[in-house]
Amino acid sequence: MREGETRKRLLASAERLFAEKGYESVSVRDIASDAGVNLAAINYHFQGKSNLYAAVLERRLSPKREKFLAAIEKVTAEGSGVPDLEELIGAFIRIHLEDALATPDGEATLPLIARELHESRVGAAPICSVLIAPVHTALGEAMILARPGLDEETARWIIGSVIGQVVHFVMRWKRMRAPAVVGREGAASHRRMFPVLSGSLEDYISRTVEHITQFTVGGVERLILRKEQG
Amino acid sequence: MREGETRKRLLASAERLFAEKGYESVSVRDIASDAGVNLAAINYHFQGKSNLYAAVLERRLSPKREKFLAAIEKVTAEGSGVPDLEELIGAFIRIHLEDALATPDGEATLPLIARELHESRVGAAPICSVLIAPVHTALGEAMILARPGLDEETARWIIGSVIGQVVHFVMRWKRMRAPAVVGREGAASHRRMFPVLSGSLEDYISRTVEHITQFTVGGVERLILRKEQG
DNA sequence: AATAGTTTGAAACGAGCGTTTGAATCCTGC
DNA sequence: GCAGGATTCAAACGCTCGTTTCAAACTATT
Repeated sequence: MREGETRKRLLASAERLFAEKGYESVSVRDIASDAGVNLAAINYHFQGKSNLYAAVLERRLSPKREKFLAAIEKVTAEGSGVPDLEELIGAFIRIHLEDALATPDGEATLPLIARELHESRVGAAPICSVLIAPVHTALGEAMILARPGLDEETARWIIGSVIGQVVHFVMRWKRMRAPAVVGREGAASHRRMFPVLSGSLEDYISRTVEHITQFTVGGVERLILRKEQG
Repeated sequence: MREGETRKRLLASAERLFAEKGYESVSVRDIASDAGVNLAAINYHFQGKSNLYAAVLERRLSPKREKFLAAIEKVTAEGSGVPDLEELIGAFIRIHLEDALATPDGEATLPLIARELHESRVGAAPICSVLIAPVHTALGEAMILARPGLDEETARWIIGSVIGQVVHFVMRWKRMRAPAVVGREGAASHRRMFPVLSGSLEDYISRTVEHITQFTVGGVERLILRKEQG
């Protein structure tokens, strides 16, 4: 096998399986057999399951952060230092959705992060310090440039609202498209309630980006208005 | 031990542990020892771990649904058939947060549901049919009564946005207050970014309800405006 | 108090887990 | 082409998992 091939295949299989089923539900045997490598390779290359998990996670954090920071800077530059709020939020949301749903390399990252922040496991700390803190700080500052009526704390609340929506709509798509372990009828009823889930991924992404963006801009405007009126 | 006592203690312990650590991370021995009952009692009373889990979940679904439906009806009745949008959304969000954070009996339910909908396990189907579908339908209809400019599909998107925010802010509090398995420094940096997390639960709930409500009303107004303008 | 039915107890079962071992194999530099 | 470190392999280790077993203890009825 080629140089580093085993390592790469382990990372890829582990990433996919961990994202689909969660850390505890995936055994090292599952990963090794999915990757087509020997069981002992995991401990040889990563010194254990938990280190493999950490490696899977950390590999994606910095690139993801750079994507966001670049986009925020770009929108700010386009507006000559005063970003357009709708474009700013739209770009942030679009990167999230495309990265989470349409980018092979990033597809597993958001589920992993969401799980990591909902349970308390190793990995939450690097996620916060490497990815969330820098990106949210930059986005908050850009939002205040776009709407000087905003203060730092309100900006953080708003970002929380955006993230919550993004995670919700990303996971909704993934759940609907996942090879259902059980409960097909749940998926069917869900599809009935949400027809766009039956369409193409591109449609879903653009409709979702549009919805969250407009919803968020509306929310921001109202929060500013209420602040100004006391 | 009193009649039905063992059963009750198992349900209570299992609910708490499953919500904290997830299904796979909790062993039947953990549950039995936490409940102070014999290991075999789980299989005697519930015929296995998975049935215990299902019982834990289903016990909470109907009461939770009734709470929501009653609140929606109450707001609608107060407005003589035309609910006030802000009150409607505020009530929906407040029930969610109080139930998830301040009600001993319901505290574990939202984490369980959130996990259930993010992974695909048994239990997603009853959650959808017993809880989500009826409540969301009723809420959507009430929202359209409050704002006739809304259509059914837009209402569903909006409800998705609300749920996403609610789950995000509930889990954020729980994560911060949880006995951290690991990564205290992650919590510390999070607290620095989000000072309200250091305050009292009551403060957090009312601030969060206020934020999500105003944010959502702003979002709804903007979506209606854009629809009317084409 | 005796009995039948229900519930609890301690111990064990087989299966699967993460990890370790040590020999076999591959690859690189001489 | 051979020596030596890097990698892969099959097998096994010790442990924990969910579940089963069956005798002991309890409860309610007669």
